[in-house]
Amino acid sequence: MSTDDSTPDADPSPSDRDNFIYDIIDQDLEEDTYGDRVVTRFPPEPNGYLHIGHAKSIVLNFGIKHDYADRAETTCHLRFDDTNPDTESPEYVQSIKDAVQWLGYDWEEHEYYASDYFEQFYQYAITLIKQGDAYVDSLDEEEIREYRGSVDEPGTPSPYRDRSVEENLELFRKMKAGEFDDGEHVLRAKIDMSSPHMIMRDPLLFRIKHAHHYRQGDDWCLYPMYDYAHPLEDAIEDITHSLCTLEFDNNRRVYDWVMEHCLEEDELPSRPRQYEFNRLNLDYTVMSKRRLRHLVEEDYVDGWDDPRLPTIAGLKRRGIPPSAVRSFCRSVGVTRSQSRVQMSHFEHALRDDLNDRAPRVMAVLDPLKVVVTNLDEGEVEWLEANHWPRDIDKDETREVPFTRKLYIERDDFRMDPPEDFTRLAPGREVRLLNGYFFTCEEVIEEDGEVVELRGTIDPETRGGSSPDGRRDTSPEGSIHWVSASHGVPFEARVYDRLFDAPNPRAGDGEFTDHLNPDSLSVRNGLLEPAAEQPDATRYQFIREGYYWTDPDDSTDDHLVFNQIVPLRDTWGDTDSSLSREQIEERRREKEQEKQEHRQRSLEGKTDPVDLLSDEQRARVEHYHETLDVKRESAATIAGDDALADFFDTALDTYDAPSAVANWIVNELRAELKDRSVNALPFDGAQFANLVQLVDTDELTGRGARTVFDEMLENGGDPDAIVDAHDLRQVDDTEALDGVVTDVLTDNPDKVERYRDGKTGLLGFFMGQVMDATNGSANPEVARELLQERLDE
RNA sequence: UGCCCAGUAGCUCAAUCGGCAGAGCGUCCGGCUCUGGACCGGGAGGCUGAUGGUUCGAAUCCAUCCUGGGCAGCCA
Repeated sequence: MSTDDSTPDADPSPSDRDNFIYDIIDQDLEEDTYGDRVVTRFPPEPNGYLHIGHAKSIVLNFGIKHDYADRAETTCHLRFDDTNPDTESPEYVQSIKDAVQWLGYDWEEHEYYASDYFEQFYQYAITLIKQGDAYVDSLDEEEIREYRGSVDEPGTPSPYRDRSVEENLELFRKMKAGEFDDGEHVLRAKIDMSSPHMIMRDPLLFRIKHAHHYRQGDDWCLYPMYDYAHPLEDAIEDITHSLCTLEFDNNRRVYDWVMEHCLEEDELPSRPRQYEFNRLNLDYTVMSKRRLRHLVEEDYVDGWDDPRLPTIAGLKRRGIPPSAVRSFCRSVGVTRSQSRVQMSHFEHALRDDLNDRAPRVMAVLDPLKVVVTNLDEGEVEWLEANHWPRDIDKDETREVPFTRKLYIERDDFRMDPPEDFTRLAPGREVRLLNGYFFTCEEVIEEDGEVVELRGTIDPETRGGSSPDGRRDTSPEGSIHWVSASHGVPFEARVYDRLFDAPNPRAGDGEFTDHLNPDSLSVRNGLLEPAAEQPDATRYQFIREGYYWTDPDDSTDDHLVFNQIVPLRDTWGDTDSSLSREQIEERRREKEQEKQEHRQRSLEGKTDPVDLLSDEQRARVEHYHETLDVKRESAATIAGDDALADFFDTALDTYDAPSAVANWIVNELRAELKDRSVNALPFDGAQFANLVQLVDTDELTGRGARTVFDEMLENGGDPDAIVDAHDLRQVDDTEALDGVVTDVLTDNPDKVERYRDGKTGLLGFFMGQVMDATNGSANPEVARELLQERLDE
């Protein structure tokens, strides 16, 4: 019986490799950005317990270490980001280590503490001050907030912003030496108090805190801020890919600033870079440290390892295998779009993992007595039963005692069964799994409650299979049972969602208002003797769910089993399992919503010209009226003075305003991003030459983009690039005909599918022709040829 | 209101340089002479948030808008 949890190396993963972060790493490896190093890190602050959301990050970071081990030098650091002495403690450090280890990961010797870098943070700050990039500010907390401005008002510089380097150095030294009280001074980066990005309005680098640090003691009274410390931690450890969650997106600006101002020029090309991915949001639970702590401290749950909690400790105690957590984390998707993951998704991952690892046994949770009248008292028949269903490639068996008195699940009997009920009812026959067919002949009631069923078994059906003659009359239902004399009493703890709202944080009121009062229900059941040994085996209680013994509360005298996950999705209508009508309804709602969006987006439209200054409008006028450039394009170009000048220059070389404008708006701007046109390695005249080549059909649009890429990279004369790569457009029908023939004969199956009606494949064929000709085929001619040949 | 991010099947996500819109879950149907559920097979399900533009060709590039989220800690 396998009880071990497979190691991460054994996780099947090829399909999970394709998220955007893996794409970035692939590209860095290809471009040799970091040589063959891939170094990631998991950087928790030791101020709380880890939860399933952290597991996603751990699996991502350590998963990269495993997934790239065959291609690169991979490491994943465990780094405690302990820069705030107020909240951190060694207990949390230990619990974090336990959690990472439990998940199956090994950081080897790479265990680091941000607090070990305090001296380096200090030295870098001195460098910044000397460069004039940081200053000591003596405003108090409230003033700093006021001076920062707001999202729609620029900030104002602090009166201390222009202190001399010497004064700053001296003040900063005194700050470190403990000559000031908390909050008297701070060190700030000198960036831009009027930046539209709030984060760049001179972010704080250091604050004074006379506090005891759990590792550094009282050595420091100067503590770095996250935005300053984090990039440096990454740089010190030579991290290559620094992965964090989406809410740090804004912080990346400071991250990059710190890198660029603290590191040496030659270190910059291979500096760490930050990428943000979506955090895990699981329905029907809460994930924030604050709320988890509240649940624990106010005794809503039974400690940090309460099996209803999404903490790693809770998952562990509940019996969820680490391999299941890993596969779940790999399946949820690492993207940049915020998302909520349904509980059914998580449970599916658990069942999927448990299915071929958990031996089947029978346990009755809510017992109803059954007497087999054609069996003698005291008679025990030991039946052989397989631990595994047919489709699992294992066959281990155990002996199950069959006796006159049995217990079945109360739910499996109905006095007045509905139409589709296939289990027991008066006069009905059912299969007792691994045992016999049993017919209920008598129902004994006390005070209106059914207390006992009596009936007979068909001795021909031993082992639960029917003799050939009875094949057609086999009962439809199969139920589980346990011998009354041999069954072992046990306590079953059945868990349900902790909250009854998908997002307990949403809406008014306290999140604890949404607690589900039935999140734990305790049952006193009966277990077949084969499962009695309280080891760490995870069992499937047939037709009930996966269970294991509670590691803390279960004893030889009093067995306690935790439900890991039920077999059936119990999340019902509130979750993903909507009925057809509900899905239909949802679809109608969505359609209607879309209509409303459309209406609103049409109403909200503004003329881009309205967004311009008077001067710029005059330019639009000129471009649009005189030069006949499309109004929107004219506005786009006129809205950026440098771009407009570039446009004017280009027109001096090639006077085709519409063509040049189109290229500027649609192609050049796409590449420009934050850059100004003045920073490009080519000028307006060269750009105009390129446009002319396309406009006069010397080049195809696709060929032109190849040339353009080259120009962006190295500058240069478009004509020369065209010649060097032999990109001139081919219009010659005969030459193209050969290419078309080749493409069609190379893809007979696709041709067939096209002729069967999958006309979208024309794009595929076009792509093939363009590839084959290095983008130089005249697309109109090629398309015509293809169409002609395909429609034959 | 400034800046940033995202929007693809009911849900979670894919879609390489702009070139066939796919997968898993859920749902429905069927299979498994021992699980109503696990497992296996199949079907249905799309105006890629909207409108315009660029292109032979747009989910992908450009513009404007719509919707949702993040940012104004001396937290991380």
